[in-house]
Amino acid sequence: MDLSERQLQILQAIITDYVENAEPVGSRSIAKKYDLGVSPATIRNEMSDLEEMGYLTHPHTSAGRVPSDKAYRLYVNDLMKKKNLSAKDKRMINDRLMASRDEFDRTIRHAAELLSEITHLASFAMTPATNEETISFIRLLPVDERTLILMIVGESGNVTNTTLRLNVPYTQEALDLLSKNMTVSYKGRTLDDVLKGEIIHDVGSDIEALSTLKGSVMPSFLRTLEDMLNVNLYMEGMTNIFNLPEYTSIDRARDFMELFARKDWFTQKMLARDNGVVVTIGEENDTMKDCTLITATYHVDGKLVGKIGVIGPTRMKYDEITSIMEYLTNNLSECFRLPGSTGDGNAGDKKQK
Amino acid sequence: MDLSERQLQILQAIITDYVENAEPVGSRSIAKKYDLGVSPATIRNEMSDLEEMGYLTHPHTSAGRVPSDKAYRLYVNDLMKKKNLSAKDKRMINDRLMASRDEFDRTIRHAAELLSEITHLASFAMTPATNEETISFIRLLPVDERTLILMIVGESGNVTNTTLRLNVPYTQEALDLLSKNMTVSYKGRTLDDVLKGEIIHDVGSDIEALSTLKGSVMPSFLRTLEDMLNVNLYMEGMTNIFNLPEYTSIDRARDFMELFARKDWFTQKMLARDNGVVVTIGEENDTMKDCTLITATYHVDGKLVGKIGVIGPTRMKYDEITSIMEYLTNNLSECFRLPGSTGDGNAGDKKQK
DNA sequence: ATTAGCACTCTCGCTCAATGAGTGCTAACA
DNA sequence: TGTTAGCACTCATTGAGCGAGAGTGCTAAT
Repeated sequence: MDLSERQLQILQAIITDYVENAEPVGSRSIAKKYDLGVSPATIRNEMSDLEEMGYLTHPHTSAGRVPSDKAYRLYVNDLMKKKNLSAKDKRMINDRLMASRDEFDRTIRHAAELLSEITHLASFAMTPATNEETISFIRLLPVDERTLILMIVGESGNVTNTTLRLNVPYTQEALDLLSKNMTVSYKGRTLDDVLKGEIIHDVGSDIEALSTLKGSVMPSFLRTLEDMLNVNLYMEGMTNIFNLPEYTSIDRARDFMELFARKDWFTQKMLARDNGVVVTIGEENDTMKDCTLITATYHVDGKLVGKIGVIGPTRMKYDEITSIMEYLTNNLSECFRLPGSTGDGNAGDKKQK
Repeated sequence: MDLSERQLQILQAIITDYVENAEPVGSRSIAKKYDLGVSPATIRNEMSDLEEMGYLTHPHTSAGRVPSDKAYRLYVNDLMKKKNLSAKDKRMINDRLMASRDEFDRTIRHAAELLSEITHLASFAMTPATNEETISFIRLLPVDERTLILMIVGESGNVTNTTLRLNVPYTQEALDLLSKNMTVSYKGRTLDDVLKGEIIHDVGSDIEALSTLKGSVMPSFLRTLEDMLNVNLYMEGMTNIFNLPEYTSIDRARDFMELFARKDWFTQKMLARDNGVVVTIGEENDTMKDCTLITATYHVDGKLVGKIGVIGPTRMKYDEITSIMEYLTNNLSECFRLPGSTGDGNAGDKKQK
């Protein structure tokens, strides 16, 4: 059963008002602020119907109405219009992303910062999942007679390295040979494939020295691959939520913060979400049933997919925030497009001791 | 003017009790719980004197006494005794650190985790500052005709790399030559020296190809060096403080969390602290005047110095916590001692896209 | 010097009533 | 038949008032 035009208007007014003021909204204030040409009494009747249909709730008998998750869902699907970003916000996004465009991880972190600054909510940004990343080459470099660096380079410029210390000295010859053999074996394979062991790990061991070296290197190789699969997660603006009326209770604030303390768990959750702009409201989330989560995806090199997101109470400016995220992810994807004449694909930092 | 033996006993009893229960402690409960052989009235008199001397405060007329920062300082300096860790805690520390000993950054993160789990406070751990790290060699590796990897290796096994994309193709010959030249120029120099420009950047440009390549690589080289200087900061157990009575007010909790949102600022603050176990109590801190901060240092390879720390309200178990930190840093230093026959010095992860 | 006794202070939790915002219903109206 | 005015009713919130309890500070006795 569909809602009448007037009911939609009233619902929209209630949502707008509630999102703005965070207080249950009464019939009288709707009638006054938004002139719908009807009296408070009429609005009351409609509100009563809307409540019966599940779009509104009542904190207690004599309070105004509050939109339900269902109302927000309707709003997001049908009612809201795309917003244009302010020139200031656009400029801020452009400037900040450009400033660090040649350092991948930093750009991602800036994206998270921008998101929380503009929305005044908690935000995050993740580097792309690299399951589908393919290996370009593998190189072993000498440091001293027992120490060497294992370096794995992906097709999209992704680089990981580990320092290994061996029990016995190695020869330069063995090192070069193993580098070559491993590259031949694994070039073009995805990280996932290699880790799932679908490829025979026997990279050949013609000579004695090579065989022992291989034995030392392979475990680290696999562990380093795993490490390459990890996405980096940057979170920003967690403390923004303290300014919101829904988090004045210590318990709610604690619950909220604890969500983000479990970074690994959180990362997995976010990776599992669909691509594009995705909004999940309140009960639609399996955890954080009183939050809304909005995620969006950006592309690197047209292939790898990373995510950014915003988390806040269900009461949020859906129209503005989704517009911002769309703009931001478009810009990010632009930054990370490979073939462009302007430099890109350059890279974060990875250090190790 | 020194405190009498009895005053010290009473002060200690008050601190112990307050640290345990977080409530102002009265003369009667001291007399009952700790038998000092004197009546509440006597204790009251002594407490009054202690208050006059600044060791105790009074939240209001008819409440018990609360130890002041000065009291905690006296306790830390003179009164407290080293605690032995429980066998369980020791085992936990050993196991957890050993499990990841060959992955540096993960070990550091585990240290922070352990610290917050055992103390039930907020904790952090930082990778060592690398100002004094010296360069071992520099290597440029080809990816495709315009893409290359710049790799900087430090003497202590520290590795950083960046992917560069050039506007013009390069030759393998130029690449090798530049690698060699740069290594010759910078080998043995500390990162700080190179960045401060005390070394002439002219690495020679005999041939045309080399000269243009150099022009593209040098800016990234310097930026990558800067990046190598950054320490990684891992924070754990931030939400633990929500369980403490001093943070039931949203405002205090917010202030606390905001401290840690400013990671760069926080890192600088921590780097500036002295080595060894350092305790700063309440007003002794320039920010966080109602917190106590305890930091301790571990060593890598006997040279580089990293920090771990605990942050909580001034009411904390100083004796236990300092003992735990001592034990933990000793263990960490042990893990990272270079020459040991057991593998170490192995390495974190650094990825980049 | 120590202690018992006692008046005094201040917080905390409770109840109670007033306030006010907002509803739901009924009856009048167009 | 849909809309509106009017009014009784509900319920959260606020602040005042009161009693209980914990703890001190002072005085006088030991």
